[in-house]
Amino acid sequence: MTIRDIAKQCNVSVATVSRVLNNDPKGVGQHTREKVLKVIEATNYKPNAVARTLATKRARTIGLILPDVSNPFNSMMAKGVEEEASKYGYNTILCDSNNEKEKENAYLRILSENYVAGLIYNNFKSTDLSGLQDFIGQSIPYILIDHDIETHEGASVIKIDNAKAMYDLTRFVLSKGHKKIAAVTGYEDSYSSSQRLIGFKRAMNDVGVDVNAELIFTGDFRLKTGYELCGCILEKAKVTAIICFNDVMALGVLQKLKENGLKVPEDISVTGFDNIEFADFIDPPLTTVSQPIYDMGRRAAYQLIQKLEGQNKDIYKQEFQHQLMIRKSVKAIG
Amino acid sequence: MTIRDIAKQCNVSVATVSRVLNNDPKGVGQHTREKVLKVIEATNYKPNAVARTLATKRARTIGLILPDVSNPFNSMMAKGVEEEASKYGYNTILCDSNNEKEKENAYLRILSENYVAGLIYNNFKSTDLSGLQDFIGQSIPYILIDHDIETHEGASVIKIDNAKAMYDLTRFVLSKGHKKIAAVTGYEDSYSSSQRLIGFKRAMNDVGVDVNAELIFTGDFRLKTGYELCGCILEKAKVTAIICFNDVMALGVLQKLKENGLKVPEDISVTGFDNIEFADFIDPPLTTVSQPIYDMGRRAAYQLIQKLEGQNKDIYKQEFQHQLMIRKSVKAIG
DNA sequence: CTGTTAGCGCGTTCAC
DNA sequence: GTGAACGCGCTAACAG
Repeated sequence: MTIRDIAKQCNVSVATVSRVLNNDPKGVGQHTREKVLKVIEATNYKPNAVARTLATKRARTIGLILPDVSNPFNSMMAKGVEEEASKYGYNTILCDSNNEKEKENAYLRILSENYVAGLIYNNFKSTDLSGLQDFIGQSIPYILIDHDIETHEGASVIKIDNAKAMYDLTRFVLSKGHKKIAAVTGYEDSYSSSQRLIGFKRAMNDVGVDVNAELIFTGDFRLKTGYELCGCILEKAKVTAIICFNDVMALGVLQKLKENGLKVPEDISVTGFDNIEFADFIDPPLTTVSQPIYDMGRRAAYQLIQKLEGQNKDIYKQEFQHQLMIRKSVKAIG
Repeated sequence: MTIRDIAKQCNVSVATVSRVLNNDPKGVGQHTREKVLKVIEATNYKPNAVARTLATKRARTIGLILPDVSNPFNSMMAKGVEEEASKYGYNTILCDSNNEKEKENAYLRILSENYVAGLIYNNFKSTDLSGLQDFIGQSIPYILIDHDIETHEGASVIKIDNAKAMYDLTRFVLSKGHKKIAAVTGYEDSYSSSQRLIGFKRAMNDVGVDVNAELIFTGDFRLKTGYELCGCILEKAKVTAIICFNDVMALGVLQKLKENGLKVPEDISVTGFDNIEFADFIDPPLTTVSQPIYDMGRRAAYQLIQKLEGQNKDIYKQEFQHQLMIRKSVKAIG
């Protein structure tokens, strides 16, 4: 069943069918339109997506690049993007870069070859967006998650105020009397991580606690690394609190602590970041910062589609609100 | 940069270029082939995926249908599929059916329209595969996750022995002296859930404990439902253990229990199923059954690609091994 | 308002 | 061994 079959059945040309298919307002008479529509309905005809893509050089597909779907933060975001996109008839092709620049670039290329309409991009390793140049060149709209608004002036960005969020969290920990605090960060060149680090330091400074560079451990947002870094921390210094730059690493830290017979928060306090769905269920319930990640995903998709469909091509920048989630992993001390 | 450009630069026809591109063994001279290859290399030319798909009616893409990516069981599986597929140059398009038959069918159609090469399919609602008929009709290979090997004779299936796994788990709980046990299942017409139910009942029977139909609560594998059903359980009967048919529902149960001031496992024992990454971190560490889900995802992708690329088109059935994970959510009683 | 026709980029007969 | 030409299904000028 092709456009030609429909045309034949209606005694019109393929062009006409194409016009009603694409809701071309001008150029189709009321009567003809209805006739064609009826046949389309009756035959349950659907235009071939691939042929259409080849002709228009634009697919009804948006690409979603993520560093790791198995991280709940990411999968929840994927869910948001997918749900919103499908509402508007867009498919989303999920690309798990596994946090590797090469794989990411490979995907970028594939997406571009497949004429994706737009891109939603997130990584947690780098602020370097050189891989996106092709996209920028082809003027394919894209939206960045958790990237620097200032640096990427021309880009649309969705994020929270990471620095402020970590500032709030750190102040909370500080307010509980902690002074010897270790930080387990993400990649050094990750935007969100570096922002969180800024917030962390600022909070320390504001209450007059020295930040000891030795107590800042560079991680990568992965569970296993939280586990390993916690080992380093325990060897290196006696801290009363460990601030992890995401929940998943906090889980790793918790595990190591447990193995070493340390109790949280009695012996040591721990915090996370993201407020993944499970943060409230772990032992102890994790004090963390909530990001409205599902909504951010939906919004990203929505805004991208707005750009695609016309009206508002403006650059879109939005900072969502974070929220401090105080649970039981931090204890007040001396 | 198209195939025509390459042809021009090589002073050959597009047909020849096409042949070397597709590794057509016959019909290209050694010398010509090398010449073409060199130019392809030099220009970094990549054939257009969309045009190729239109011409061959087959895309280098596999579809992955999942009921809910935000469920760690699913996202881990997605990760496995994606990683394996990308090794072989296949993209995977992720389709979150949100557990809705309509959305699933819509996706199936989209995939088919986009000429996906193959499909990996999972749901947790139904054993009804009617939506796949089109695929079967088009003889697009597909692999089922967690479906009935006997019923779907002609289909390739990857799963664990759900009945046996739940049997083992239930026997363990029984061995701890529990007799009044509630079950929180998945959808009634879910294959994996019904299998687990069989295993559950068999274990009860084998040790001579009556299974009380009133104590079997039909759920849907979602956290919230675990939470709600736990409320029903507490109202209805005094049980000493709750066996949940997946980890996520166990989390919901745990939350409700906590809210009601009940301690696990002191006041009541709870088990899960799947052994999601977080099962070991929650409070208390969850006794559950481990499925090698990441490997299952990889294997599914691998086998699908085998079918696609030729050699072995046989039906593939594999049962992976499960493993009982005894942690701390079950207490020995009286 | 409607139809004709030329691509989109590649694969694939069928001649040479 | 190699090339010319047509077709995949649709869109987009350009005519009429």
